[in-house]
Amino acid sequence: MHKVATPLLLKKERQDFIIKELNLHNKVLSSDLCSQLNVSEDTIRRDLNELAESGKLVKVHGGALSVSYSGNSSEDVVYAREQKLIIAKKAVSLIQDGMLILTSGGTTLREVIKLLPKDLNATFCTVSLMTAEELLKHPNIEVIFIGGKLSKDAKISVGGDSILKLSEMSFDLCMVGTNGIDAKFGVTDSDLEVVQVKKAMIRASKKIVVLSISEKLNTVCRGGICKPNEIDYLITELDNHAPELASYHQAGIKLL
Amino acid sequence: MHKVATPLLLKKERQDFIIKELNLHNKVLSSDLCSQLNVSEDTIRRDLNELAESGKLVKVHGGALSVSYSGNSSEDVVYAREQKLIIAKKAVSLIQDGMLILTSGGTTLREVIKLLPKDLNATFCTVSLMTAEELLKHPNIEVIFIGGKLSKDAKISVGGDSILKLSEMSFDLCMVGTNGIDAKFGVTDSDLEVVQVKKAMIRASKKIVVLSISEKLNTVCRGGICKPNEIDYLITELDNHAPELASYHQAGIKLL
DNA sequence: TATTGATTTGCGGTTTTATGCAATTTTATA
DNA sequence: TATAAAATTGCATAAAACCGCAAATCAATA
Repeated sequence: MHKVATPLLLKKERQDFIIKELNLHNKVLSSDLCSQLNVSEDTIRRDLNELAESGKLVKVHGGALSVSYSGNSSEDVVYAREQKLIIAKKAVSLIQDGMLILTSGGTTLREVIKLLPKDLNATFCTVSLMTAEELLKHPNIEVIFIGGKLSKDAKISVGGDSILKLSEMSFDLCMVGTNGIDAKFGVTDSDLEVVQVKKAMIRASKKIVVLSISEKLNTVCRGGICKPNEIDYLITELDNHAPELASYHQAGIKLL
Repeated sequence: MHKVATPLLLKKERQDFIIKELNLHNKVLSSDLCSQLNVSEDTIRRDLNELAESGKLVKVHGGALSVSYSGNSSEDVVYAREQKLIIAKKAVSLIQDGMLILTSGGTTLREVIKLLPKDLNATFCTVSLMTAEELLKHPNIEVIFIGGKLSKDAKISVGGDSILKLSEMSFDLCMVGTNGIDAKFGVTDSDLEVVQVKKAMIRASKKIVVLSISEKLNTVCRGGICKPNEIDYLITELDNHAPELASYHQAGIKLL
């Protein structure tokens, strides 16, 4: 005759909590969870099993790790590559011979660079090591790197030097990947050093193109980069009649 | 009756840490690992065994080596790696905490960066994408990239902007790899854009260290970078009494 | 409303895993 | 070849995972 106490939280809430913890710390211990959530080890274990089943985390003895973290070993796989390829194709259509284009970093931008036509004659400017390396593979593209202190995480130039340099230049087009994009708050990022640089990038460019997989739509991070009315184009993998994009269209952003 | 202390990290985290160390330094010592991770030698050894089992590293007496380093990987084979490693070891001995160091590109420099001690606190400045990426792997090193137009072949910043920027700075030490080095003509290179940048690098630095495998000794290229009397140290894989180096010694260059 | 069936949860017992320790063997090297 | 460091082996133990099962909860429906 077992007593089963009414849980304080529903299963879904518990699992959401676990995911949140994981996003925050990249790891959770079963023991911590069951004291925080006031449930038995078994329940936690079953939750972890379910979440692992659907690929939301990686289970290990004693707890779980976030998928992004656990995948540091062979990171040749790009997250959501399919979507990013669609985005890249659309982005390429905006680029024309003779343009002076400024680009940020990120794997989406890399896909864009990879898809650039071989005979394109243009000048690209970037703050990202990864983007620069990719650009150098194109024989007809002139590549300029905006120097400065390099950020360990984003692997882009940050700090005063980069911002100053950007302020002295003027670009036809600026392509930025995003961490957060929202119809009301615009483009945001959680890394404040990155925020400063991206703001400078946007100030330096005539046209702003924001690239984002739909998953990041309607997310807001701490640091504001630009308001919706500063964005000229928003490119996602979705069809531009998709309901998810309606609010952005209403905000005056062109969809592609 | 043995007590088993709760580990601070989960097994997977530990193993990820080992892999990361390996990517950075190409080798790990079991003794280092077990003090860094606060676990017994046995645990480390079992981790190494598992990782070796799945081909993530190569186990050797006393520690482990990264697969690429241990040889077989045809991926990034570095020409004359053995010699470059010897050079790198010597070069590292010149670097101290708090220094501001300027470095060129090249695979020799990459080996130097890989061998830098983990706890080194210094600021590195570079014009090379490859060097920059390697430097970013060191958490305690501040990395500054000198921006500018990127050269397709050398993958370093060239042109007026980079040279101007360099002229505004002052470094404790400059480490350059070379294409040609000769006791009479000094350092030379065949790429004239690269020559300009290297000249600027040398002007901006108090001490000049030239790294060169012995194969390149007594070769002269079209573009002169600096005269022998401007060189402070010459580092090759040879013993500094080797006859090949006599003429350099006579030219007043310190050997290492 | 009452019944029935599926879901969720906790508990006891069992199995597996992870780790440390001690004694012995192997390896590297001076 | 002598010696110290490292690897191996076997064992002990605590923690975690697993497996049924029963109680409680929830959902749908007769």
